[in-house]
Amino acid sequence: MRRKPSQERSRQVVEALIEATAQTIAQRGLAQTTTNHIAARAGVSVGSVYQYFGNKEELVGALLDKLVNDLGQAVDRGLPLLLDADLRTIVRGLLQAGFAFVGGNEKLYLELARNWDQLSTQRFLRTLERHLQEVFRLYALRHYREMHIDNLPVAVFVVTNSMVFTILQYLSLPQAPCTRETLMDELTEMAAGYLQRRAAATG
Amino acid sequence: MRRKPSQERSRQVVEALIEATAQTIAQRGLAQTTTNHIAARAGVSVGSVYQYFGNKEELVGALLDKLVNDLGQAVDRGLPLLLDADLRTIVRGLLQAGFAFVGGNEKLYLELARNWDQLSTQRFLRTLERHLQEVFRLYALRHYREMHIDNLPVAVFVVTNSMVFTILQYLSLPQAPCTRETLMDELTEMAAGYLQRRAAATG
DNA sequence: GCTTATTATGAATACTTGCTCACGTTCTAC
DNA sequence: GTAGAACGTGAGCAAGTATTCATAATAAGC
Repeated sequence: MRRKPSQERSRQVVEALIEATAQTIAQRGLAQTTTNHIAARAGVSVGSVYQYFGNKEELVGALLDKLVNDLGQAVDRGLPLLLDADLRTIVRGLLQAGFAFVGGNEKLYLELARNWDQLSTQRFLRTLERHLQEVFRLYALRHYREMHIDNLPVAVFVVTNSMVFTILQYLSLPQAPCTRETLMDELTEMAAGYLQRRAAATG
Repeated sequence: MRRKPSQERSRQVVEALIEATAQTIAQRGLAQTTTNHIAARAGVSVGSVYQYFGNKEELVGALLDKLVNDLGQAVDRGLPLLLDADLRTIVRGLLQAGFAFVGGNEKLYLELARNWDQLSTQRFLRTLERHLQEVFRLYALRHYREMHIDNLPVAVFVVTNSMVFTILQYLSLPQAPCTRETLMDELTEMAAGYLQRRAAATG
């Protein structure tokens, strides 16, 4: 951030810019999102963008920061409710929560996912992986005193990426090959079965 | 293709352009690949690009066509060798084949994957899914007379996307969280376990 | 009210890139 | 050999876009 806003009005401009970035990306796609579009939608002039952000990338980065933060909060809120259940229920619950999280801004997330190679998007996945590792570590501790999933980071890496990208593919398909429920059933079957066996094999 | 090449030299130009497209994308990334770069690398002038391709997209499309074709051939060649084995071996073999296929042009495939939303890239996945559906249909027929995997298209959709994108993520990670062998072990465990169970449940 | 710091403006700049077209070259058919 | 078709060239055009900067408006401090 190039200049730190000190007055209230400028703080509102910064907020409006980030919000406008989200809306513009959702509506026009990242590639078609120009600084002029963002400024127009935020109701300010282009110059103001460069008062607070060194360049377009920093602006998108700020949006990403906000979303990563939202994600962390969402996981932390839903987490305690799940830990008493069995693995299948947990996985199902996480998938449900995932759909719910994306639900409000489907277009935005889809569009960001289309650019998953840009470094900032990766923070999203890493954050998710960290949180899920914690979930399964707690699960293992709570359910079987001595159980642990061997090489948990790798297991979580595999499951997380499989779930996330399969869902994204599903969402971007022009016509769905199955209902959302069916997809979640199948993903639950695959992920829970895998984790269960991975735990049983070593615990 | 705007003009159909009738002489040998023009056919060579078309081939050189497609090859140059692949190399340029691998080296500079799709976004940074310009028609001028491609023409320069192919040793012709920009104008020649537009003799044979209506626009940049058509040129990339032609490259995709070639790669989809390669993929189909690779699967068909490796297929007969696998069908006698058990599910785990088949899945492991397919993963191995997948890595081998990508192996030569890792950068190119990674870069194309980074743009998986563009329609042409999707043909890749659909083709792969079609072939894999065939594999598992044959497997079911051969091993258990009456076995079938319920809702095979969805199962294959889930497995294919999970494998492909997890591998791509793995390949684009700055530092790998595990060896390639470990990753394949885990993916095999997840996919084969899932398919086995799905078959057992209905067969 | 006056001064200074902060914030807002948007036309102009600088740069990139897909694509064209008028012209030159090579091939083919007769 | 020569006419006409196919092919190749590359400077330049058109369109778009990130970024700057001189200027103006607004707020804060006194």
